[in-house]
Amino acid sequence: MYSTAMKDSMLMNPARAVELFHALADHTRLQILDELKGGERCVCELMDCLEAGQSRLSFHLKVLKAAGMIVDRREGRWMYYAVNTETFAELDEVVDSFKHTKRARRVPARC
Amino acid sequence: MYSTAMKDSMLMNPARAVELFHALADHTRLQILDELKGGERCVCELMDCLEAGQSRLSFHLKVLKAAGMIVDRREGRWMYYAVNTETFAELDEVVDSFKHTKRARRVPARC
DNA sequence: CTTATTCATCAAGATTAATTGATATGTCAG
DNA sequence: CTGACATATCAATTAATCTTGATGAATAAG
Repeated sequence: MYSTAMKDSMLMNPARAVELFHALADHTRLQILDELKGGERCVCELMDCLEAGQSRLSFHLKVLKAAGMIVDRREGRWMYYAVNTETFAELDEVVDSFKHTKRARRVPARC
Repeated sequence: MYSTAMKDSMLMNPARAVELFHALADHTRLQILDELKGGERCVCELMDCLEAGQSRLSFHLKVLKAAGMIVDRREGRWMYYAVNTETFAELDEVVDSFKHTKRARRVPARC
């Protein structure tokens, strides 16, 4: 309904946009996501792959999960984490909203 | 040449990805970019629009510029800032690299 | 030359985020 | 039930980031 108007600005929900970008603005979290791109992983696998301590991974997984970028699933004592592709579609929209930039200056520009 | 392989991972240059996302992970900076989408603006216009202090804006403009997300141009005493669309194309590639996620678990997964 | 304007930079303090080690919770095996 | 294992959470520390107010540099106007 509002789709065109919405894409004009990612600031419809600026807090959400900040949350998404913040979740990605960390090397460890990008590594986690990169690894999860190959399919779901449990924490101990991630510890091996990334050579990161357990509480550190737990912290970053929590940030990613809070932002909705990953989902988890328990299987016995293991927690399996996987990328939540829906959120990446959402992210794509936010990024796209920047693509429509006017070349030069137009109207007098008072806000 | 490597284009397919490259898209498999945004971690080719993780530091760059972190820089891009970090630049976007702030409300003031998103507001600046949102405003610049309407065309270039000088700092004093941004001060009015965003109701932000001058040194604060200067700080955030510096972060955005360091990440290559905006470009500047002097005209007399005014500095005009504008979105650097090339960097948003780069960002798009990074985000796209996340889109190709395996549904489930595959191979034994040692890294 | 002097002053006002626009903007950048710097230093100090406040806030937020990340790392580490310790402890707690839940699950399974025996 | 007990012990081992996987993971989460917590508290303390350190580090990074943001905000503010003050000062400095460049430009333009008088």
